[in-house]
Amino acid sequence: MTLTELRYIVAVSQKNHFGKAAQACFVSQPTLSIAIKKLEEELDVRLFERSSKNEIRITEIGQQVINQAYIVLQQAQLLSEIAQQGKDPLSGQFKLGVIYTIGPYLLPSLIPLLTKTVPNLKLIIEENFTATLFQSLKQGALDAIIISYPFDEPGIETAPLYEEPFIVALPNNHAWKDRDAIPPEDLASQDLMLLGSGHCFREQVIKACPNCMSGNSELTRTLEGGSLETIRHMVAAGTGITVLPRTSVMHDSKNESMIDIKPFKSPSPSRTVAIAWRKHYPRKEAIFTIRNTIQTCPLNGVEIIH
Amino acid sequence: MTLTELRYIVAVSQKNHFGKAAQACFVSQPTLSIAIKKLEEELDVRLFERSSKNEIRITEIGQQVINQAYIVLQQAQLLSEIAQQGKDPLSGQFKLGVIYTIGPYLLPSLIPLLTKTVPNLKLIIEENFTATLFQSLKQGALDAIIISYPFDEPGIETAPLYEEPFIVALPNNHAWKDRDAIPPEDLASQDLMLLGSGHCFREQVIKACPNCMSGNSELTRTLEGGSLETIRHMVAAGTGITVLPRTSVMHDSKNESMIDIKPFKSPSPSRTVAIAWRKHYPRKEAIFTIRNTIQTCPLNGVEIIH
DNA sequence: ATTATTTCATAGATTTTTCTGATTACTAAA
DNA sequence: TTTAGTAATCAGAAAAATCTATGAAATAAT
Repeated sequence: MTLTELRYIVAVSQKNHFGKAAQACFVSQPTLSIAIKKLEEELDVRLFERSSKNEIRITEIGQQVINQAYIVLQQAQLLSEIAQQGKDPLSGQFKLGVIYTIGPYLLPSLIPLLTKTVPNLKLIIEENFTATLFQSLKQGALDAIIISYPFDEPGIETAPLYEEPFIVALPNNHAWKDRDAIPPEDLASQDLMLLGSGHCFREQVIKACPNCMSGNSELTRTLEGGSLETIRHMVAAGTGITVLPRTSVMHDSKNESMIDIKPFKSPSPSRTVAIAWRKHYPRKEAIFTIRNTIQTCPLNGVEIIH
Repeated sequence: MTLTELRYIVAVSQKNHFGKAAQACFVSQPTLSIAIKKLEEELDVRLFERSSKNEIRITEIGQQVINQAYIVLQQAQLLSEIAQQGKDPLSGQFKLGVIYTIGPYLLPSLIPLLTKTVPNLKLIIEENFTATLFQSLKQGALDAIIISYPFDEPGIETAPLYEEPFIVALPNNHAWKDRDAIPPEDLASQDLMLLGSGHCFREQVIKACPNCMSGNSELTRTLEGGSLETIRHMVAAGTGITVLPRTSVMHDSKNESMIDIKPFKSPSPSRTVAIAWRKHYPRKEAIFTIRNTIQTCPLNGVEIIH
């Protein structure tokens, strides 16, 4: 059975004439005759009662088969339409993963922008650790993830988004309150609070600030289940200082008066925020659109990487 | 788009593996790969995300297309099943036409027999004149008709059923009540009542009985809209005599005491009752089954023609 | 009766499609 | 780096679909 054959019998049922049906199907009459004969043989059923001169007659069973052929062709047509409709890579669901130390600061400005520029893209967001996001990405549960370099995995491609400097957050009564810029190595003398070990930001800070974890017991300074917001509140409470990514701090934050923000001494330690996707992911256009949109987000003090 | 291609993408979605899917479809891997590629090009949509080594991933739009492919294939399967189910020529509707002078006497015994021997055949009966039945048969509104010879039309085939003698019906106080057999030519002297001109039986009687219409005005003896039953009642009332086909009279009719039945003198005039169908009608088996069944009906005084 | 016409079936040639086996390109793992 | 596994590609063979031309059957016209 072939869709073509079904088209032929439907045409004959409409035209009541083999020749005209063949014309309507843009084939020669023998082609159509043979195709129908083949279908009749396959089904072992006579669909048409041929009588030369006079018009074709459809058998009772033939009518039933033709009715069903209509349904099959209709559903096939629907398949084409579904494909056509979903062809736009900027439509349908898009599952985006973002690491914990980026999501809360990027997404509030990104999501409204995306819903404006690509309204057909139904964004689904997941926040998690880099490792978890990567697994989901690899398995296809996510379409793209926003993470921080270094990130080099087989089968995964990445593109940088922006370079984000780190800053130091101090209680506003801290001894450094009048300093302009902090050299990273000075942190070694301080009570530095950091996120738990699942967060890549923790490792990046440790790498950037020599011996910063050398003073007190590491456990007391690590907030295993916490978030940057928790740490920020603890800084405000005077428990210690911390290092934050630049985008986590509003530029003109007057309401954060309990905390002083100090830049690192140049060259400031920083992280490269990037977007990653599977090498063979078919909707690359969606990725690039999201990347461009992110790069137009109003983010504080970051350097866009084109 | 091809049903085969749809089968291929469904197989790949089930096996998550081109090679295994190809095996399941009993084709080589390149065959399947190329077919899917062709479909993807036709739909202009990427259905699968290929990454060698690791498993195949179905794109979002691909999943929608595959779901629809399931539906198309299911409906195609249903088409096969419909054809399979309706394959039996002894099932489905069968529209049988019968002329007025046969139907009332044949059908009461035929229909129960047919429902017993071919229970799947849904019989639909129409009684009418020969000319009307023939038109319906030619147009396909009827599958077969039961008529009386002569009947020779292009594109129509016939088979005789039985030879039915004519008989004379007299009021039981008629002068001929003690005669054994009536020569046809004797009817010329009588008040003979006949059916209207649409009935072939009328012409057959006129042809068989020379000058039978010569006596009174023809109009007075012709019952234009009537039936054999009407005439029979008029015979009983003494209005005149008539000629009837043998099967219209019960063999042992004691309740017809108002009427005497006399055979014609041998060779009795008679009519050949036959069944007719379109030459190219595809369910000939049904025709022959009906013919055989008719020939086993308990009909009075007819001679079966094999 | 004969001829012409209409209509579907058939035959042979041709083109197109499909299929296969071998090979290649690519990836990931050992 | 090598090895193994996977899908894509290629070339040639097989199968199919299609076309043109012709044939057969049944009317309709002459």
